[in-house]
Amino acid sequence: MFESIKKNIKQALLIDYVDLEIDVKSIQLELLFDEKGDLTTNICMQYAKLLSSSPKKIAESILQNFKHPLIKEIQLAGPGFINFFFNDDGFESLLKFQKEPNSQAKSINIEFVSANPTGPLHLAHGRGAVVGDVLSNLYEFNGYKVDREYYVNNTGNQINEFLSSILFSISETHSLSLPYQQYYKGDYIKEIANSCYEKFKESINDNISTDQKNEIANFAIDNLVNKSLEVLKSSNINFNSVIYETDIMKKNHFSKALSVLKDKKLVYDGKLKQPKDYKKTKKENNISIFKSSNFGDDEDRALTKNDGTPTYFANDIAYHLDKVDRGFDKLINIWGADHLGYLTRLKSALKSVKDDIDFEVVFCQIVNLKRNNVIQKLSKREGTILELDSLINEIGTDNFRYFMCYRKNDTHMDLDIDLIKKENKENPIYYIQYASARTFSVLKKKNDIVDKSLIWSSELKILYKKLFQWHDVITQASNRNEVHLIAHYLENLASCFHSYWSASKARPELRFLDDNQNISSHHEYLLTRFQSTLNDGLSILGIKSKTEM
RNA sequence: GCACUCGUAGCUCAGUAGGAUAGAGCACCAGAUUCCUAAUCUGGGGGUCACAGGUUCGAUUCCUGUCGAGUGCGCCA
Repeated sequence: MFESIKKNIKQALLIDYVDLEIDVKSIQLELLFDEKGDLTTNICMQYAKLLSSSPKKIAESILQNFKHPLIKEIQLAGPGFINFFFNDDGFESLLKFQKEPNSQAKSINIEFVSANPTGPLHLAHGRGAVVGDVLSNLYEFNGYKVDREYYVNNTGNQINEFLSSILFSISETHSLSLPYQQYYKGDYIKEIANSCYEKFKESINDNISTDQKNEIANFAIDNLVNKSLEVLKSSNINFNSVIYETDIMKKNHFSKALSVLKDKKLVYDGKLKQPKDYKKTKKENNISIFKSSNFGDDEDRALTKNDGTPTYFANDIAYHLDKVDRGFDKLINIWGADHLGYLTRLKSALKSVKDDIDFEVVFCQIVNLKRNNVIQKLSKREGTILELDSLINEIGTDNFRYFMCYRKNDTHMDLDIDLIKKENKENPIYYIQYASARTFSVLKKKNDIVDKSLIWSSELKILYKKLFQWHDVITQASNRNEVHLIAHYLENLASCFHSYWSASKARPELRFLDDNQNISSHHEYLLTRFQSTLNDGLSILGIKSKTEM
């Protein structure tokens, strides 16, 4: 419909400007939601320079020559905008528009949460979890085949320290005086330590074999990972695959990647300046270094450690190449703000190995918790860490999901616990669900469907235009990986509906049901269309729409 | 110090591939309701879009600088 209007704009222009070369796609035609009109284009201002003419003169030409069966009036406005007004057919055709099914089903891997398996999930993970899940829903809605992935970094020092902390706890509880240090604290360590002791008490002594240690560590890691997955599952966040770093390492992707990078002269053997707090092996071995400074990184980055083992960076390259091997067309990672500086190095390394890789990262900024109007600084040291589990229990799944994705993902956010818990009109979810409930109420009470034409009040026009906008919203949300657009649209859509509803208080002829509780076929279609749009939007957010309050 | 993200109403935040009078919710003020659920609606006050330059028909949006906030800056993961 927009296309045919654009085509007619072009034709109108060509009458006075015969030589003008103009691509229909370049014509911007946007919906208006106020009394200025229904559609607008700025084409006259765009082409003023090229045609060496004033916008208003060009506009006059269009005004004179433009015709379209769905447009009843066009006006010149402001500095050179052309505004269009729909006729009744024009408005009705807005809801005839149907989304075309996506024929080329692409596959996409979305990796999110991927928390270190050394502690329970907390607030910061919550935002990434919801954004990742909602983004997955969105891509699925758009016809993609989505794989939701959770990655477990079960190697490295952190695991040694984790295990040491568990053994320390066991030693303390059972007065065994084993030689282990405490790195991680907290009740969860004690709990895991107890489970480990129950299972492995036979072999826990002064001299635990390496194999036994690995077994204990793996048991403890699985314990934590499963607990985290359970917490997420309780909010309907589920994963298709859980991938362990150790399994990826076995596949040898890294050595292949290394040789590609070496061929491209992007890797050299050498030394980097000694890192801070460098107390471990002081060997002066050369290490493999990736020239990430070629790609705008601050400095080159180590791929191997002094003892020859791969760094986290190296394993991460391998992990992402494994995703490519598994045949995904597109990769998206959800990362916390603490990884901002890490993107350049990983992306440039991946592009260097495989230049056609479609790899994007969505960053989730810090979430502050606000209680009693005071922002609480959450820190492990202060003991003010809030486990995700208890947050969700406190505010409920729907609130958790909604409030974690109604702000743009890459800006800081204050989560006002007191406001969320109010569960009244200040809470947007209730506002949206109330609109849904109203539609169900009408359809439940209706008697017969009658043939009666619509009265095009300004509120109804806006509601039609808003419903039409849904397709643009999901397109833009997935193009930009911004899920908050959906939440905002739903609030907006609900608001348009409530306005129309209330307008009928003053004008009873606008009501859905007449005196005999009959409904017009147009109204019935409008209501079901509204319901399905609301329902689509809410299910992308992972929230159930209500049929009654 | 360097890099990235950001600075919009009293508060929490949208918006900006450069466009008309910069929006919403909350708070505040004034109204609406025999009615399909008042968990709603309508109207009002409230802004130097941090500041200063630049680019042009036009800048909150792009560029540069300044100030302020946050995050990151390991051969940790």
